[in-house]
Amino acid sequence: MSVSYGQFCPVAKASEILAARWTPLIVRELMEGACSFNDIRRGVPLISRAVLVARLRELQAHGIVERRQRAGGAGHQYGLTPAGEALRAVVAALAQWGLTYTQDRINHSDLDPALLVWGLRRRVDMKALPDRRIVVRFDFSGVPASRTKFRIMWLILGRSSVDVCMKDPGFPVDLTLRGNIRDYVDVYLGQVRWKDAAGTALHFEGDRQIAKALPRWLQL
Amino acid sequence: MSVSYGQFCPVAKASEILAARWTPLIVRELMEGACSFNDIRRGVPLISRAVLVARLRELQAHGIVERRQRAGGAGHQYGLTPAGEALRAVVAALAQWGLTYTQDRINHSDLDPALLVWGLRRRVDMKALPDRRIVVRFDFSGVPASRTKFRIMWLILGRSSVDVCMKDPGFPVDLTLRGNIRDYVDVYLGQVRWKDAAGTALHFEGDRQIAKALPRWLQL
DNA sequence: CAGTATCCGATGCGATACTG
DNA sequence: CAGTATCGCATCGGATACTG
Repeated sequence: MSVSYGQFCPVAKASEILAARWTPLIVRELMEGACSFNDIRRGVPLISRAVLVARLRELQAHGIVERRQRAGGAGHQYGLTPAGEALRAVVAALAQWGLTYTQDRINHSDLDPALLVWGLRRRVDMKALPDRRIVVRFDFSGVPASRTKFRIMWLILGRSSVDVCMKDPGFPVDLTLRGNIRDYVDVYLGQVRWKDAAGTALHFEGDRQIAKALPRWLQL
Repeated sequence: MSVSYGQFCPVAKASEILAARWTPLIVRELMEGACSFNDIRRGVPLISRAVLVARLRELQAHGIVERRQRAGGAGHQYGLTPAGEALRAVVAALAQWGLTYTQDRINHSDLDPALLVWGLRRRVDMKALPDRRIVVRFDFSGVPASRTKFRIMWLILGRSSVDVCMKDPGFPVDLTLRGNIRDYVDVYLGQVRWKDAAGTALHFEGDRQIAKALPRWLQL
């Protein structure tokens, strides 16, 4: 990268940094709480290691990201500087626009179940959860071929933590959700109401009480 | 271009379109009122024709820009669709952030006098102008070598129109402004107040009444 | 885990020339 | 004026392998 537009205009100067492949997604991940190298990669799975390193260095050089030695000795910790935090307004504007105008441009290959379930995980309202562990199993159809290994996933809602599993964690499943991933994405993005899709596009098997409570827990 | 991040996230989908080299600047120009191919090039002088065509086609394909046959027969007219207009929020956020956090990253080579004077032109408050034509001549120092042909420029403030000239228009000059272009840019961007720089960094020769009224006319 | 190093292919893009 | 066409280089970035 390291592009110059030869303009003093603030839009141009900001774009020199931000209008680069992958960069907005990395910033988004840091805003969503990712703080390690692999946290970021989890949220941006298709980026290569080398490019992620390069982008993080650029963002550091521009005073948006800072890297600290992690206390435990191993690895580093990434975080946003005040200038990076100030980008929330930009990312929010981008998200708002994207939500309104890019819905019909979601390709089949964009429907990554892992990103969906990790997104759901972020939304969990811990305070709304009951006092016992709840295990939700997702079984998606319509998953792109490159992501079939995430066709089935588990969301473990615990009192102290919420975990996502790609392999059967062994706990008894309270509720299994089935349906086309596109329909789940539509609900996740707020384009379709949970109650309008539940029972038709989205199918549940298991505890009906939990099925009823789920949209509250996931703040859908 | 035509990149996919493989994510349904609205930030990702918006970035697929907007986080491309030159694209935010083209959108900015359209927002600032540019409507012909060369209007846009004037505001983004370093872009090549071929790339500008390519970007405009991409923006059309994404429903942000529309191209119409111009009435007069010759050429086309570019404009923003409603989806393009909705990008004002994104560009404004970018500008606001850039103004706050990229000031110290303005390079010498970013100080293009033509962009500065065209920017001033846009700001002119036509209603505040007096009833006669005013000719202001700019004579900048510190201009990057590649832009020396714009070292001296004229701004013609007329009742019905405001024009920028690169060559002496022949009219008698009411006021000549001299000084380092960087200082003028600082005032233009609002980082330094006109009244704090006037007389020190910025020098005036000519009608003192006009010098006094100028910041009002240019809304500085 | 969190990178680094190397390679090579794709393509983005600038330069130049041409056109209705 | 508003592009189109072609070319060739530079660099971006993906794949793979290696490392403390």
